[in-house]
Amino acid sequence: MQERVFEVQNTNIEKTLTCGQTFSWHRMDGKLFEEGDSKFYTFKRGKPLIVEQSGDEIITKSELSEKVVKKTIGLHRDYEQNIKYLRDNHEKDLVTEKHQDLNLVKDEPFPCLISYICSSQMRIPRIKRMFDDIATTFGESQVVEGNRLIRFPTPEQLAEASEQDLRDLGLGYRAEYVVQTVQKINEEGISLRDLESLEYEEAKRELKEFHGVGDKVADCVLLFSLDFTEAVPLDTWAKKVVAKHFPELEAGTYQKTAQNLRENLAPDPGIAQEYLFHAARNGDLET
DNA sequence: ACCCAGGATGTAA
DNA sequence: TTACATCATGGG
Repeated sequence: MQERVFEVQNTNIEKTLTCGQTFSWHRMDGKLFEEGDSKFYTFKRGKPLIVEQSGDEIITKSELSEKVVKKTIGLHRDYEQNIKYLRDNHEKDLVTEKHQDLNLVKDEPFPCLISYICSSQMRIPRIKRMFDDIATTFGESQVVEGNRLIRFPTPEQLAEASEQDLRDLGLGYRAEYVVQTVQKINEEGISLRDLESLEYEEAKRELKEFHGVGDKVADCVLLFSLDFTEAVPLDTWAKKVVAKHFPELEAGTYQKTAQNLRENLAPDPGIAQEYLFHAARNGDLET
């Protein structure tokens, strides 16, 4: 595997990968949300990607192109313009100071979709546990550098899972959503990656065709795996933040409020929403 | 026992 | 269009 070193500023890889935006990453030696190895891995296009940070250096190992590696961990984006916009237009200094080291990830669309279908009415650590259990049970693990790395199943592999299998993993009523979504992908030969070439509204409409995917889940998949930084997932935290800090953008419905945020929050509304979400969750922003 | 979680769906008004 | 009950499960 090829090793690369990237010089970065205002980037915290551990925080970026453990903050709850992605469930597709793992610590090399254990569980993501527990203290442990500072090496992280995921699989992209079937290939392992290993990432480690040492101060202002990020060391990556993979057989992927440099462009793909950078996009996967969000090194290619202009965060500064969003931070500046929040500071200048919304006076959110505290948020931008404490959370400007957060990057936006770009996950594989399929694992991302399934994880966010599982996310409804769930706490983040439990979503991660479901993700890992699905990966362990139905995916093909791979030994890399002496570590057995778990890998989320492909749509074909996950087709082996029955609704009862998934209920046994604790998915509850979401098991049916996952089974039907996997069926639809396989039967219609859908490539989720192709949604990236569509306009935001159209890509979102396509995603909502999947059972168990509504406005919020669709926006998460668009933001965290398909490069749509205009997607603004309105979850319980974001709604509280809007009510408290952006009441003038609150419009009653998801559609209208999200539209207001897209037009007024920042150049990349999805990135700004990430800052606000994590500030609120960490108690750095009143709710 | 009770409440809630990075919500979505089906049904009724 | 909008309002509301329902959907599993585990952790506080």
